[in-house]
Amino acid sequence: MANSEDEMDEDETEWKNSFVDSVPLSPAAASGVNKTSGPAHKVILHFDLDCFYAQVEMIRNPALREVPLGIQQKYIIVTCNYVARDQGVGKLMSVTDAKEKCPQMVLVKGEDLTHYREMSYKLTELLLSYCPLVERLGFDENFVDITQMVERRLKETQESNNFSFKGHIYNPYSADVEASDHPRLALGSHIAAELREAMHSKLGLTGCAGIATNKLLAKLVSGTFKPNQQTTLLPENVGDIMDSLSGLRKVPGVGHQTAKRLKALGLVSVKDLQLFPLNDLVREFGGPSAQRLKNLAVGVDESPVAPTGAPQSLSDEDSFKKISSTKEVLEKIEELLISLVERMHKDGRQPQTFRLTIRRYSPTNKWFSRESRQCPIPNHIGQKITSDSGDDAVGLLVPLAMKLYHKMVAIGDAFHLTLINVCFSNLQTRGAAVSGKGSITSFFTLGTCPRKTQIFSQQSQVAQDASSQSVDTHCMDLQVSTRSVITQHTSLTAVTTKSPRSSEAALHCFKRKQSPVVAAEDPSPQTRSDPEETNVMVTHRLPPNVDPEVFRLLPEEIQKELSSPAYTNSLPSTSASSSAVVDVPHIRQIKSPQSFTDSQNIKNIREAVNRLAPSDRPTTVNRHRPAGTSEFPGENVIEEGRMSFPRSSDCEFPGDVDPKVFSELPPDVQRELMSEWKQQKPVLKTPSSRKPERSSMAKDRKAAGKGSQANNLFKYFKPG
DNA sequence: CAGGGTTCTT
DNA sequence: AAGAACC
Repeated sequence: MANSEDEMDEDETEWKNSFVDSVPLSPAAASGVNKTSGPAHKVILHFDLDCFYAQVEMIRNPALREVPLGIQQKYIIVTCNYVARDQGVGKLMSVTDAKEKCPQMVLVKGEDLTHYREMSYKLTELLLSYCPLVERLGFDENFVDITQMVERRLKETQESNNFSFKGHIYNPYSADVEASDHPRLALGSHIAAELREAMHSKLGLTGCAGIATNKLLAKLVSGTFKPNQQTTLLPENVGDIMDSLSGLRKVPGVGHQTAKRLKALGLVSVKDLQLFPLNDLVREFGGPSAQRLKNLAVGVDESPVAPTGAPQSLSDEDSFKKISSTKEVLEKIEELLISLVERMHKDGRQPQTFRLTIRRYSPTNKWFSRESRQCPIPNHIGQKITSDSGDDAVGLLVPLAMKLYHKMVAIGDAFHLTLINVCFSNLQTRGAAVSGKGSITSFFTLGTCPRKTQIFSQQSQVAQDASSQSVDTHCMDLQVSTRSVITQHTSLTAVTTKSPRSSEAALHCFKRKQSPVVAAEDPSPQTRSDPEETNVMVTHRLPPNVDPEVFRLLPEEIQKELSSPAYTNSLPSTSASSSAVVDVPHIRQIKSPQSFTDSQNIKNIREAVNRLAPSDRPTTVNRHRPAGTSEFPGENVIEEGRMSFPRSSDCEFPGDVDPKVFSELPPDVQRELMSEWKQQKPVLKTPSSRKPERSSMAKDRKAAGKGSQANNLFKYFKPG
């Protein structure tokens, strides 16, 4: 506290601001504040959903409510419902550990975030329909600045002075808590209760809320009473809650690295930091950071609730045990790009930057640490993403990604990747004057955005739409009915939620409008159009197992082609050529441009690829072909490749490779692939031959959760 | 740190 | 482009 005074002298402006919030440790400041004009203190809400992913799955399938449920990503349980927690299962527990604790636990794959992302934005929209200042923190937390709402109610309620608190109050030992001493926080607690009630009635979600005078405090206090409750923190108890933290790491804003550096200074507890001389701290962290840290330690946080708006980047990633061949990299990148482009397309904005990130395995030292390379996205490609079905874009982005990849992993090098991430950023809204961040306003303006970028646009609409409809009406049928799962009583049953495509499900509130097929088919506009149901309806009019979502995006001729028996019968199948049934993953790649674009398009693509070529090296496919690789004059081979599938015996070039895709790759990549293929000469062609190679991934890949994207390699390896 | 995001700062 | 933070 002695410090506080000193600091105030040192930096007037900073501290003026700090005290506006009524600082606990500085009585003088606290008392002085209320005299200023305007609201003496803000009222901030922090919402934190209970076991979010698990909740979403339980909404999708209410039967899961009664069983111990875990959400599985790769080898860990990222979250679980409270039934499971009662049995000792915790967040971020390994599947093995969870199995020991609770053998009967039901697992749902949670690697595909589509449904969580959707629900997350629905909640944010709901909050936005009450108050414009909403800031997201991850998928399951929101800050809301309700100061203005409170002030308004304060005026309305002025006469009837019957203030009270809803929910808990943080300090149970505090003497007499008079609500009238804290009218704003009291009103805030009522608003919090109303919003939580709205969440529940309109979206079926439960969660906790914290009510306090700044974000730091609201967040800290929200978790005091855990499932589905709310807690208000009064100014006189700020010191208590800060002291209650078990270590500096618990202070939001102090991460691992910062905690380490603080520890190096001998600071471990919050109190240590409070008492540590600011000047010494400045030496280590620099002025602004030092001040911020000191403030946090005493519960001061003047950071505003910054409206989040539409996301600034979209990314898609996958982690795995190991990827060490260029071909696998290629396949994985494409797989990721397909879904990312789809999401980007739905967003409607045009990305200006593409980034590829990898994580390499290294036993020593940094197991964490990613490397990335980024580049601008040529305009014509960006336009494809937004205007076309997006598939053309994937074809153009794959070579782009490979080039970035080889800026990190040189051609001949051995490597061992454990993660790949693709990311679009620098998202540009068409036609709208978008100022920097926080200019969410453009998303409220209907019509400024071409597509459904307006994540937050029809806020009140959404809220009303969803109201009255018990949300669980749209729980979907899992392919494995939970009932059977339960009856079987098998230990630890993995339920993979069959998300029949519709990765577009994001923002499906807007879906109907732009989905002619669905719109025409939906008999009751009142009824929620659940993505799954929608697909079911559409599906029976399509070739077996064709993803309707994808299908309807295709040009008409292609749709016809797909529907024709000629095509259906010639489709490849993974296991055996005998199988007449077409798997979704196979169909999926049909939508890729490689299979269907006309030769004119090919020309464009080639030009595009050439244009992409950085000045440093020629990427022209037909020239500068590396020595030792077979020379197939572009057009011809490509034509040949599309019309008939060249057999491996025809040339050195593997017959099961899509020449078109191949031709779009940078020459060095081509060469490497060629050399890889040469080594496994007799292998080639039959899909089964590649099985072993991907086998390590075959089961734990996203496919289960996503219901798609396995076997993209069919694009490159066609049936013999 | 796991896993799949996301934002902000350096 | 990397690091750090958050969930």
